[in-house]
Amino acid sequence: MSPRAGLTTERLVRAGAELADEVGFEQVTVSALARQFDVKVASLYSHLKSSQDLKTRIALLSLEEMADRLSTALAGRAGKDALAAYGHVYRDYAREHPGRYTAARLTLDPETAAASAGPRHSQMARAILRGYDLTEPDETHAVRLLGSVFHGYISLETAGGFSHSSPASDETWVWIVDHVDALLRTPPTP
Amino acid sequence: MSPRAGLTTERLVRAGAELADEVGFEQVTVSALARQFDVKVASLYSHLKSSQDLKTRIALLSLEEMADRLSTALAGRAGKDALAAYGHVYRDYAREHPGRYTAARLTLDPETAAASAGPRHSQMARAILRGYDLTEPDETHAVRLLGSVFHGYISLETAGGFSHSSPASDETWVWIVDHVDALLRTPPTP
DNA sequence: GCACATACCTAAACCTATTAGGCTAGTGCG
DNA sequence: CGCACTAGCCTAATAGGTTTAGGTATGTGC
Repeated sequence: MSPRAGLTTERLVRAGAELADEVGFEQVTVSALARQFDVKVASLYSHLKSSQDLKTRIALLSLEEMADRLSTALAGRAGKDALAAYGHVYRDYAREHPGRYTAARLTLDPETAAASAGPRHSQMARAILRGYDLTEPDETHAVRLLGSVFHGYISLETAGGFSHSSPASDETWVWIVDHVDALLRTPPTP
Repeated sequence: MSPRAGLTTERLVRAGAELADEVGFEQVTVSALARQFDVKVASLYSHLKSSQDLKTRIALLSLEEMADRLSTALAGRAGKDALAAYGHVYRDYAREHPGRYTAARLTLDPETAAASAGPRHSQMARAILRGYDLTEPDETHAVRLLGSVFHGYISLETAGGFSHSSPASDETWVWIVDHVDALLRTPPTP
C-alpha cells in the first residue's frame, strides 16, 4: 500500500479518456476515476478543478489527437483523395474512440476553444478546399458544409441510425464523399 | 395548500420539455421538476418510471412535434422548395426549443425508436426526394445525407461554431440548401 | 356515509460533487 | 544525518440527485 499513487492531471485525463471509450463519455465521473486509481475521490481535486474541468481536458486531448491524425492523413494528398482522407479520420476516430469523439463535441468557452486544436481542424479543412476552385465566401461555406456532413453523419451512425437498414452504412459514406466532391466542383452560385 | 397537485405523466413531460428549453436538457432532473410543481421528489415516481423514462418521453414528444411541423410545412411543396422547408423546420425548432431538440437526439432503444415519430421523419424525407429522380439505393443514400447535413449543421450552429466569423450563418445555410439541391440533381454514380 | 383506490408524503439508502482541514512521506538544506 | 517543509493523499462533512418502501389522507363511487 504505497501512500502515493502517483496521480497527475495528465494521467487522470488519459485514464478518463479511456474510461469514456469504455463506458461512454456521460458516465465519466470523478468518482469512477478515483475508483480506477484506488484512491479517495477528494484526492483528485488537487489535480482537477472540477468534474467539468476533467471533461474539458478530455475534450481538448481528443481534439489534439484528431488534429494529429488529420495532419498525418492529409500529408501528400489533394483533391478528392484528401477529402476522403479527412472524413475517414473522423469516422475512424469515432469508431475507435467513441467516448473521446463525444467529448470532442463539448461546447468550450471561447478562450478555451481558441487555444484548443479546434482551429487546426478548420485550417486543415481549408487546406483541402484549396484544391477546389473556391473563392470567398464559398470557401467558408464549404468548410462549414464539411463539418456539418461529416459530424452529422458520424453522430447519426454512432447513434445506430443506419444499422438496421440496407444499403450498408459504408456504401452511403462513399456515396456522400463522392457527391460532396462533385458538389465542390460545381460552379459558384450565380 | 391543496394536497393534490394534479400531476400526470403528460403534464410532467410537458413541464420537463419547457424546463429543457429554459435550462438545457442536461439539467432536466426529476428533482427540478418536483420543485416546479411544489411537490416532493418521490411523488413523481408514480407517474414516471425513472429519470431516464422522463428524458425518453421528452424526446418522444419532441420528435412528434417536429414531425407535425414537418408535415404542415411540406404540404403543397415539392423540389427545392420542399427541401428548404424541410431543413427550415429543424433549424427553427432547434432555435425555438433547444432543449427539446437536444432531447430528440437521444439514442432510443430499437423498439421505442420504431414506435416513435422517427420513422415519420424519414418518410417525409423520402417524400421530398421523390421529387428528384433518384432510384434505389441512391434515394436511401440521399435520406441519410439530408439527416447528416441538417442535423450536423444545426448542432454545430447551436454549439456556437459559426457565430464569431463571417459570413453569417444564415448565408451558409442558404448556400448549403442550394448546393444540396444541385447535388441531388446530378446524375447517379456511374 | 363508508370503502377503496389514488395521489402525495416521510424515511432511508445510495450515488456524485465539492470543500476544509489533517497526516505523512519524500525533498532539500544545514 | 536530521530537520522543516511541501506535496500528495486521507477523513469528514455538506449538498444534491435517484430510487424504493411503506404510510396517510383525499376524493370517488357504491
